[in-house]
Amino acid sequence: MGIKGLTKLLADNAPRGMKEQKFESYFGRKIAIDASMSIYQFLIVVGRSGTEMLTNEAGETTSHLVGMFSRTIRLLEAGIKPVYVFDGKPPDLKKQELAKRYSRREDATDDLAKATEIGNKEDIEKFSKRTVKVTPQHNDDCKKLLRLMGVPVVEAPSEAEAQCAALCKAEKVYAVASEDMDSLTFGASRFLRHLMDPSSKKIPVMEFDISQILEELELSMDQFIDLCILCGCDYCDSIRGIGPQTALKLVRQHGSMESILENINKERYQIPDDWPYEEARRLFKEPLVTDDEQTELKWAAPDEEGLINFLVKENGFNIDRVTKAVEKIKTAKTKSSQGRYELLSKNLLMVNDVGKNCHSLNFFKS
DNA sequence: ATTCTGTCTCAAGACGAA
DNA sequence: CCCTCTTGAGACAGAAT
DNA sequence: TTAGTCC
Repeated sequence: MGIKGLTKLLADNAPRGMKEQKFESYFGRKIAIDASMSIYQFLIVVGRSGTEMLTNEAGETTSHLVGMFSRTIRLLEAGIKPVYVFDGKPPDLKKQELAKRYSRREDATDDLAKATEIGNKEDIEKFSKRTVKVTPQHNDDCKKLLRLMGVPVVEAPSEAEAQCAALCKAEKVYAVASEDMDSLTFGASRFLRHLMDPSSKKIPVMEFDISQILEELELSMDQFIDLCILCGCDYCDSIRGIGPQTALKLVRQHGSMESILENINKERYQIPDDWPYEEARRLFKEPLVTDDEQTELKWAAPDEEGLINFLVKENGFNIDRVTKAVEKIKTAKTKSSQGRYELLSKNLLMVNDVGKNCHSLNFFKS
């Protein structure tokens, strides 16, 4: 669920922290992506009609592979270096939320059974989408595919979004691309939305800059985290009667959650019993992530033979499509290995934020 | 009369031929 | 032992100020 | 731009 209403709150109160960018301006950039979210979308939409999906000869779903394969090629061709981050075990505080989602899926499964019995096509379509879930098998398939393509895979110990943000903070990647606003709360310095939306949709990439946002809101990062908890996050309930607007007002007025809790009218606002805001805060501020300085992210050459084995022989892909794709990856790789620096100095690449970032020593690194 | 919250519903890819 | 893992936006009703 | 296919 991310943070409720945060996009609108930022659009209204910190517009300078968000700016539109062209897809092309991310040439040569390393970008961290939450894999589960992508896989989920592919399972819902790729090749689905009714309960039918794309499958291999054994009848196993391949929608996630088809989607992941073509999307990753698209990114590589644009000179973007993607890092896919996979979820580990969710934190205990999220269990409640996950239980709700589980029961919602159960409901949808029942609804689907009824619709199938009656034969209502629209309902079958609708409910079957709601029963979709990402399994460990889907994740393993995609990890294998990405490694064969030469794209780095990171396995997060816990939340993928938190791991993405950590990579960004450590300047191992330039930005986190996601549709989930949690990324900002986890402290990603740069956060991109709509990176994957095709240009035909005419939606520009929206880049969020956390330091700019904090400056404009006149909040510290700790205060921003308290703000997000008040708005409503996955880790604990929000307080009835407090939404984004009042949350911002309260944080600005009192400065911290402790002070807010001391000062607000407890008659009007009922604080839940044993409200675990401190633990939620800790999960955002110090999430469980791996931070091995040694491991360098590497974009290797694709393993053509391995890809043909996996995609064509095991999963029924068209062989021409795969061999053509391998060529695309190779040429994209030589082009982008030339790097951002050469292209910038030859004026082959136009970006509008050069001046702002040039002072950073790590400008060309990520 | 607004402003705000809570709840419910929907929609979510990508390629290439025509 | 079970099972484990995505979400934002918009419309609308109704409460609070 | 749009309807069909990808497996």
